[in-house]
Amino acid sequence: MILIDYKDSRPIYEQIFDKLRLLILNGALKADEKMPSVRTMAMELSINPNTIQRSYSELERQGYIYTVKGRGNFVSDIGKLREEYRKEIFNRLDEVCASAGNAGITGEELIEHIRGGGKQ
Amino acid sequence: MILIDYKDSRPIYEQIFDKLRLLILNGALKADEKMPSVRTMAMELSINPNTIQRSYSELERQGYIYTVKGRGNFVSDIGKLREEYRKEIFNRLDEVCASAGNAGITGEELIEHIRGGGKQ
DNA sequence: TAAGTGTACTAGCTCACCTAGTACACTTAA
DNA sequence: TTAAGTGTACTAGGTGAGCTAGTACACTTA
Repeated sequence: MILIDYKDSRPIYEQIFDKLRLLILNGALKADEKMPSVRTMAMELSINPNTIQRSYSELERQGYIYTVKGRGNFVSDIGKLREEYRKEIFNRLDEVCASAGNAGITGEELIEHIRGGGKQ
Repeated sequence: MILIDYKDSRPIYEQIFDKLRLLILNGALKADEKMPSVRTMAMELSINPNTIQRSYSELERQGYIYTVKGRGNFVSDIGKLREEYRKEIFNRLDEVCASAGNAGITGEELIEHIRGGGKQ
């Protein structure tokens, strides 16, 4: 379900957060579906339950999941969050455009790259 | 010349590296121009000389500047490096495209954003 | 000779990240 | 009722990155 990249400089809890968020956003995890328990996922990934807990806390804080004490964590019914994520993507795109501009790369070149061989 | 953003989670030496590299790439610092000395820049930015040294070392390692002991650091005559940087930009663009795809955003939407209000 | 330069150390501090362990309230199923 | 599984909240400690402080030395230039 999830793979940790120890060569990645980003912290583990953040990697897990990102991957779970993506699974929720693209529908692989559906609304009201039960998430793996903190302890279960910690066992599977061979890391500390506290680290998973931290990922889950952030997912809950941002509204991607909700918690029922004693039962578990469940996927939220997303809505506005999709729009939030879209904004995040476009912000990242803006940053790339800005860097490109400083390097003398035109918008048309970026567009050509997207149309051409760019991974999509 | 340079401003450190302490709200930025990225390390200081990396911020300085990025900004100096950009000044070199866009021609604000020209070939064979003398860079500020390690100690001078450390004074100006009120940080430790070792931190500047680390930025300079990385700039030299990647070929953006060259060092003459006892005299100082000087801007290299770039060439291949511009192409390297272009690749880096396009790689970042590819990552955005990949994230966009996972979120259901099409390439055309990204293009529209670049053409429209995207910062350039 | 003195000032300025890069460079290379050692030492220590702080903080983020992660692990280990314990404890407690809750829910569910046997 | 009981046992197992759940989230949650602690404390304690290890590790490493990042940064500072200080010192030292070889080099260049005025």
